[in-house]
Amino acid sequence: MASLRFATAVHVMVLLAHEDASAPARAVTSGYLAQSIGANPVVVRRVVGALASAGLLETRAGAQGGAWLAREPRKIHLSDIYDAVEDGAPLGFRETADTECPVGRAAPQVICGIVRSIDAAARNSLAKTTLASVLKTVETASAERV
Amino acid sequence: MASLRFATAVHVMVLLAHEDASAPARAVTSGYLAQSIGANPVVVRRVVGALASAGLLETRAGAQGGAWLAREPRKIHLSDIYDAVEDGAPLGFRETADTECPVGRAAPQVICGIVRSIDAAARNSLAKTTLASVLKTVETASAERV
DNA sequence: ATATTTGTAACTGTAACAGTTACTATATCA
DNA sequence: TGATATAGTAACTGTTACAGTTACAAATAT
Repeated sequence: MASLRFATAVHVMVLLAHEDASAPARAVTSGYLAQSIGANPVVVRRVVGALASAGLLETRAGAQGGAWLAREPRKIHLSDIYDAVEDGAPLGFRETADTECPVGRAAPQVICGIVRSIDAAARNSLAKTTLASVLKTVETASAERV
Repeated sequence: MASLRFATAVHVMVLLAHEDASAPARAVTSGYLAQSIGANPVVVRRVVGALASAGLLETRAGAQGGAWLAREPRKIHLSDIYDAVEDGAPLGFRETADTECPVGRAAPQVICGIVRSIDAAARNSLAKTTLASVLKTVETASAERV
């Protein structure tokens, strides 16, 4: 299975939005997040750390500590979350090939461009959706299966 | 580094197109492909096998054997190559979460949809480019650095 | 027949990553 | 001030994916 970091990060952000965690007083703990996600609290804290580094949320240690959103859900796009946890393109490419071959000489550069364009297409697609929109979708779907 | 299979597959297809490998009599060996790519012949044969299964090329064992394109380069799109070697979405998602939580109850399904939409965006982007077009780009870039 | 080539199995080494344990630093609150 | 709760993080394990490698059988041309 591929990396679960993006999936974990989206779940974290949706849950914070659902809990209206918008200030330190409404902080949600990594234990609570991990319980909802079905993951380990340390794994969640690692993802939360990446989201905090990207400025999407803030955290505080100690009793009554936890994480809360740094911006309103409608001002957060899925591309922000993707950028926060996925640092490189998911597909690889070789830096060099046989320079004696007319194709090998230029292929790496061209293939690098193709791989980057895939990543750009993915990000453009994610930039169209806000966290607020995803929250609404989740809440609607959740209500339907009560 | 992420998987090199897509990069390898594109290189294989471009090289076959460059060599005008369009029939058994013009078959290119895995050794020749591997040399240009800078990869191991067995690794190349595994990728070639996936491309053959997808109907993008054909192979023949034995002396004077190798691989050749099954269709014209202008009738092959990068999305065909992507589909041939990447069987699932590059990002993962969890099947289940805490059903007692209003968010955990619906999040997996919604996140699965998001991940699939990323893959769809990537494929739509790749569907716009043909092998013939990539070959031209490679040949132009190669000539420029002679 | 001989040489060439694919296909494939088996194995190695490496890297990414989720999970886990344990500990420190930080913060609240009684 | 002391007890408690919590983030942050290091260190380690187990799993999986994958590129590389060796070896060999099957297929094919000459």
